[in-house]
Amino acid sequence: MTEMQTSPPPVKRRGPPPKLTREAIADAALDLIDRDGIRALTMRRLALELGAGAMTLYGYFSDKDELLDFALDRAARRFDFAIGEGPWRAQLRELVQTMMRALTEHPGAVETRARRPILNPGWLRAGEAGIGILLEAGFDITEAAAAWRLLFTFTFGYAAFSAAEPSPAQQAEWQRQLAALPAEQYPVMAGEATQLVSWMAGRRPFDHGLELILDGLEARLALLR
Amino acid sequence: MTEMQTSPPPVKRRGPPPKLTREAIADAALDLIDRDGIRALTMRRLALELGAGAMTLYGYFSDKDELLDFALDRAARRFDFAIGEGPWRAQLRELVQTMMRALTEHPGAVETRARRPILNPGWLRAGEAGIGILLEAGFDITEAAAAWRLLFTFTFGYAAFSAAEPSPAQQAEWQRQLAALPAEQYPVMAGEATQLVSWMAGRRPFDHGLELILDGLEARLALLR
DNA sequence: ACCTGAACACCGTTCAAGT
DNA sequence: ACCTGAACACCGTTCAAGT
Repeated sequence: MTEMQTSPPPVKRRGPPPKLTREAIADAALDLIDRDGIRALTMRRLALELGAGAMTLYGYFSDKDELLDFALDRAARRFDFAIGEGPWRAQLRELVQTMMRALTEHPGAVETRARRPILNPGWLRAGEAGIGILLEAGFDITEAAAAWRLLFTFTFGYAAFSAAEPSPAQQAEWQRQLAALPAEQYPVMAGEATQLVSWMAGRRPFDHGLELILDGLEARLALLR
Repeated sequence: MTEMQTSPPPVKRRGPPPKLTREAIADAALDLIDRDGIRALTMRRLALELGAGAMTLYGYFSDKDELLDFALDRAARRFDFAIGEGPWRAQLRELVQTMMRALTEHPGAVETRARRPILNPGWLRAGEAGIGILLEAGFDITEAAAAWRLLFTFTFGYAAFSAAEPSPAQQAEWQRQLAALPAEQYPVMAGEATQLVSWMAGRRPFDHGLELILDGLEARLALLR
């Protein structure tokens, strides 16, 4: 009962520490963010995990922002965003879902960027593919750019403003919060709390929203032709 | 030439300091965020602006997160999200644009929340109105919830992942960045840099994306009937 | 009851010095 | 050339004490 729990060693590394490069540092940063959230990513702690002094990192990145940018770019580069076969709707769906998968694997990465467009080469490759599909489908450059912006924003926004995998306890808590709202003022939210909460979690609402956007694009394309 | 610039007094207040309340503290926090960005919002500086000791704030909020939550809620409550007249499409457009206006007035507020759904009463009032419009239009609760989620996410995502009002210099810089990409790998991005950048700034791409979503909803509704 | 200075355990980054 | 300890100017928050 009073036995001490043996906590695992704080750093577990097989073999020698990886040679320090911008890439190795960014990967370690993504690891750390994914494990413990963006707030856990401090220069000191990251350096410690890499077996280096905190100041060593400044030999590779001019500051923390540059490191975060590079890490977000790198998260994108792990996916190739190749354009698949078939009609444009299926191609676009596949591409957007690949983007979402990239963000799901690095749920903290999205927190690294706010209040400015995401303009690094890794994510621009997704844009290149997406706008290419839309141009091929028959949209002009203006329509294609706006449509891509919508798809991109929905994907990043969804990753940013939703919980990745809320526990049943968390879902129950949300349901309680909604149900507790005054029913006269919030008839839908309070009355349909159960169904609404089941639609807040997971990937299903994302997929549904994506199909809605694709419906809109098909309708728009029909008008252009 | 060597004349010292007289810097303005750091705190400029007319009349006595406002009585401290949760509301007054949250308003001061929104002010501070809007002026100098989320990073400038520290408990110490906020307290200083309110003419109080840093620890005083902890008499009103249990921690900084709770204060940020309350401030984001309060930003929403400044708008009433009333449902207007006319067909559902116009009602929904108006509602979403009101949400965007609220976020535009407090560009930093959106940074306060990430990795969890936005579930405070202020923003839920917008959801109540939006889902109400969709139900009235003929969608069932599941479709309405997913559609609202899409609209909400697009709006918050757009506020989060775009620059509010990029300067011409900033736009020129982005254009340079895009044009500098290798043309073989990024034919669209590099080739159409000028047009793409003009579509990255301001509210126009948001309005366009909103219409695309509304097109999708109309197409879906036609199938349901 | 309401407020707060001092203190604690942190940050990012500069600087000057180590090898 | 590459790395880093000490130091600076900050953080959020606890605690114990003020009024």
